[in-house]
Amino acid sequence: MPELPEVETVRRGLAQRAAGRKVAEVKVLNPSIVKGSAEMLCQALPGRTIGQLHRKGKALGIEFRSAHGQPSCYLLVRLGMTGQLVVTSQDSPLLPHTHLRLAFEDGREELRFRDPRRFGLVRCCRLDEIEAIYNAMGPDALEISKGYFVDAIKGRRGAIKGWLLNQAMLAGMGNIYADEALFLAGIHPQTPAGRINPAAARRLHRAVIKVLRRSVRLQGTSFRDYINIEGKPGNFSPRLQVYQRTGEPCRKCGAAVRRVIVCGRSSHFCPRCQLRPRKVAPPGATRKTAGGVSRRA
DNA sequence: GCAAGCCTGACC
DNA sequence: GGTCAGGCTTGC
Repeated sequence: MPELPEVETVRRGLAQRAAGRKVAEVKVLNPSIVKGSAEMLCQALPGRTIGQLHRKGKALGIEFRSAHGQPSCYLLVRLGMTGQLVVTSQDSPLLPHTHLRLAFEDGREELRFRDPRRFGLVRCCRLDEIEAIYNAMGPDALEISKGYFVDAIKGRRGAIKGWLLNQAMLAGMGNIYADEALFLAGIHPQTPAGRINPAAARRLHRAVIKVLRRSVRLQGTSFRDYINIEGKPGNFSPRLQVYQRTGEPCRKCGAAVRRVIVCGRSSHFCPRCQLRPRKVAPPGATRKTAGGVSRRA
């Protein structure tokens, strides 16, 4: 599932294998994945050279430059759930669900967008349009500051899991890394965000960055569909602590990992390391969990 | 039938 | 405005 580390891996791959190459031809095999104008896409890109590669959260931005080297338009790519961008030989067999092909001028290779579930999209944008899309998102999860994080969850009544997945608050977290970060921080996914005390919030901030950095280093997590630009899977899957490990022993304490639905998303957690918040602290209660969340060793 | 990300829209 | 449910899609 492409989340921030997977998109970052694709971005780096494209920077190596696609930047500086001129597009000769665009073929849209399935117009339904093109948002906005498909004509603009087909007319604007041929003859342009791929420039810088941006990423914000899970969104990938491919810059296209005119013959004079000026950035002229951008291709925004969202991989959705099963989207893949691959640089491959133009005569390699076309896999099913290939929706877009950008043939390079050398006549040998091309960039393909493939997405079986079609939750992904591509969109040809002007600079102001792609900036508006970036600006609608919260800060990138890899660059989020401790101050922003601690302040932004204050007063939120919804579950912290939902807050982590809200791209307008924090850009780049998906279901896998949200579960992993909550486990690392020892916080139950159903904890109301505003009830997380400052110490636990700082722990969660560190956990978010730690889990994402580690996954970027290992080129992401592959479940079914995610592959990098060369068609290879990521290496983070064996490092997962709770995600998709329902019933298996917690790697820290041995308790069976549980699954609950939070904000409509399956959420995996250790019932011993991530204590469920108590609704109301009874009078006279002196346990450390009162009014917030505490971590168990 | 379930899972995912993201958009839309309903509700308070 | 914050919060959450629903719908899209298809392979398992």
